Amino acid sequence: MRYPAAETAEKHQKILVEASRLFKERGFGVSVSEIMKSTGLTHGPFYNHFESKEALMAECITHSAADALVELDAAGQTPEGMRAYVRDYMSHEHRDARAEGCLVAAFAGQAEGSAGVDASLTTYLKSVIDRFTRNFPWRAKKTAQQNARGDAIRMLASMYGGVVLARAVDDEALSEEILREVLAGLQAAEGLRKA
Amino acid sequence: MRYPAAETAEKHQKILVEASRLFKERGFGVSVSEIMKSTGLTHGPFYNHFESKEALMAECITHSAADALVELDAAGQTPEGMRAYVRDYMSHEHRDARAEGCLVAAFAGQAEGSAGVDASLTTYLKSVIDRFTRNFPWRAKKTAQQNARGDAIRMLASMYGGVVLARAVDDEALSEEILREVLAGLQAAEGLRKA
DNA sequence: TGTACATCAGTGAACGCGCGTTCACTGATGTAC
DNA sequence: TGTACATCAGTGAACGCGCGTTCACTGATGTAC
Repeated sequence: MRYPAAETAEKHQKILVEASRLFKERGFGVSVSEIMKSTGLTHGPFYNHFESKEALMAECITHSAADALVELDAAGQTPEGMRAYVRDYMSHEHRDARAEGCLVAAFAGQAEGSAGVDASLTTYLKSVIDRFTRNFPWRAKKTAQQNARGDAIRMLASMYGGVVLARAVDDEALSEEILREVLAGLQAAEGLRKA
Repeated sequence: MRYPAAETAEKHQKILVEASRLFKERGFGVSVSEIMKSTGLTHGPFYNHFESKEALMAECITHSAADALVELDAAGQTPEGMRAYVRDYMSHEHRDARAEGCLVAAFAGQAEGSAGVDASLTTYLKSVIDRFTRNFPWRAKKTAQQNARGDAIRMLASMYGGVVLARAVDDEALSEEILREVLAGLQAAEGLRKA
């Protein structure tokens, strides 16, 4: 049957939100049926909203990226905001909350080869590098500005690497140690630049 | 028909080698049939050698880990060996050679939840952390020894994170930049400790 | 040393299953007059 | 304002496909005597 136009747009959004959660939590292997089930619909109308599963994957990344950048920009308003952002990123809460967590940590190394997914992820990563380059506290220092972008890339590589290792590891003590040591390194790096 | 005993053992090894290559290159989604085809056999006898696909996955990690540790131990003989190891790790050759590359970069963030895989990966990572803690050049310095293990974890997180980001990214210039900046950071860290 | 037989890795058809995707159909909504 | 009809998102059965896994069968090898 026909449905009010407003509801249709809402459904599209709902599929996107649920798919993003499930993909981040369990990878792109999650089936279209399961995604649709979690929106309360049957799997048929999926193709009224998206051209294919792969198209949904790419759109999920764009969608998650938009949300994530809003959050990062809010944090970027103050030095303390950025420090908190990094601290939260390296927390075990973030490690355990895959579904609501970082999309790079969730998707990088998963679906390479799918052009749309790669492109969306790259665009997002560029934005994040840009924000880190501009907003990080130590940037106030003249000497640090010279390679602020290199510093940003290094920070992001270790943050991302740290969380993925902490998630992959089967040993709670080691997992916590990885998060703790990587965070300590990030904080020490800031201290170095300040000094 | 029956086959010579020596051949049987060889086949087991061959499956392991081919599966490791394919899994590292394209992920655990590669089918049992394709693995067996690349050993020159049909898919049937797979179950003469392995209990299940999941068992093969875990054994592949153990197998790759053994090879990788031999290589790392050889590099660990001299400071220059370790420096070369890190340089090679951050090279675009390593970025592009997934099939022969680092198993952590290939498997972490892929198959969590499978107990055998997680455990094998954790064991390997612990060994690598151990080698880095013991063998890295700056360890000669007294002050550095205090947190050699923390330094090792930080290095590994950024090496691993850097390579996976460089692989995920859809933009050659950015990919090279990530490898270059992370490597520069690793080399600078060593310089700092030396000074 | 020669013969008879048990072994068991490899063969390839077959299994049930869940996947992504399609489609004829439904029926309340929105539109034309 | 009331009536007639076209629209189109949702339904749910069905599609072909490839997956992991099983199994009756084959036949050269290894073993017992």
